[in-house]
Amino acid sequence: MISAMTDEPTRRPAKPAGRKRDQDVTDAILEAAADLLLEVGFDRIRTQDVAERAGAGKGAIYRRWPTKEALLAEAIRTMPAGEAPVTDDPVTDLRALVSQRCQSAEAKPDLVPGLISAMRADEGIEQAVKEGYDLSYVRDTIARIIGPDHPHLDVLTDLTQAVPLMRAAFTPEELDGEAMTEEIVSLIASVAD
Amino acid sequence: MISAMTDEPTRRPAKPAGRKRDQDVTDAILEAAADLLLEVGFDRIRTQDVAERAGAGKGAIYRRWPTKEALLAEAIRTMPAGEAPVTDDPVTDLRALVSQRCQSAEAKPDLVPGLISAMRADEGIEQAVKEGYDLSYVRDTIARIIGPDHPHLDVLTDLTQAVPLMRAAFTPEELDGEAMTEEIVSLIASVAD
DNA sequence: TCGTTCCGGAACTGCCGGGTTCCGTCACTA
DNA sequence: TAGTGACGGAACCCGGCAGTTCCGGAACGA
Repeated sequence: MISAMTDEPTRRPAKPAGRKRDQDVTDAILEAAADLLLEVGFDRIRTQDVAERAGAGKGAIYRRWPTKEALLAEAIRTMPAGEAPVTDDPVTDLRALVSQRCQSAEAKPDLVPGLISAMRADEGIEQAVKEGYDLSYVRDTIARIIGPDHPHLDVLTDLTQAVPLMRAAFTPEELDGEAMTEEIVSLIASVAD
Repeated sequence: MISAMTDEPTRRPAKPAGRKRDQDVTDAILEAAADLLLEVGFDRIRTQDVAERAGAGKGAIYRRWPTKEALLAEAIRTMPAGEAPVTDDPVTDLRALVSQRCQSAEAKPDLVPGLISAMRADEGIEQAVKEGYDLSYVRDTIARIIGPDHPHLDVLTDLTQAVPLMRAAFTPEELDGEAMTEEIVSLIASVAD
């Protein structure tokens, strides 16, 4: 008897008794967290605010994630990446990609700086952020313009993200997403010559 | 009598009695704050740690600055900017400037991300950081290479700071200050053609 | 129907860290 | 030499917030 009781818990394939987790609640919490991430930035999010915006209790949060950081890491992962447009003209594709980034930096300047700051403190956040920041498609698009072996491919790829981020942080008042997009695309196109 | 007593405090030109503020203590506190800013970043600094490293008490800090943020703002301002080298060859000057930035990003990756995050929360910090981030000399140097009216002058100026910052944040393990410097300088030089 | 687990909400615990106060001592002025 | 303020150091106060617990109620399985 005793051995049977102590063996059982090791494999627990099917014993869910009681009310089930409500997926709608899970989704609402993740969405609320993602919204607040965009609105107030990482370092000003409080679990109480996430719960209230989701119409949930803090208990519902901590029943699903062990810590605030774990919740936010998953929220970051669920945040949709931009569309990856494909046309015949790589410059058109690049303009769309850069424009996405510039508009985002203009509209939500608090997001990325907070994430960068947070990823230094929490490993899970770091991993989640890095997953979301895949520049390989940008790189491929630029490669189609300037050639895959061009010596400046790496710098040009990185600056499409770095310059909007930097300007949003230091000169947010004179930020013009449209003009910045043209500046960057024009530079890359000119390198191709 | 009463009016005389109440008038006096309005102008207090010379009535310092008692022990004087020790400038060495002031300097030690600012230096300790700047050191910790470089070592642990803005958001992990505690006033207690600043006091201990300076060999001072917290009282000495709050006798001089009203808040932690005020202290750190002044500490940021006292942090020395890089040298501005001037030779006959603008490319040499640019290489020195970019190298400074790249080495800094490599050695102290926690500084700038923390500052960017902090300047969104505190006005004094924002002002102090912006004062320290004057890119006009970089811009002038690049202008000597590509011409003062070149349409890509602004982007190129900004990327000298933005790319090192970005790479330090996202790919710190594969950061090579020397190589990054050459990448950036080479790109700018190639635009001049 | 009964026991279990969920739900939202509110109250509660515990810790961390900014800022203050107090102490015995030291430096300076009158 | 008396009074005042700075000094380092330690104790202290207190507000904020992560995480927990408890409540009455609702949704499940047996």
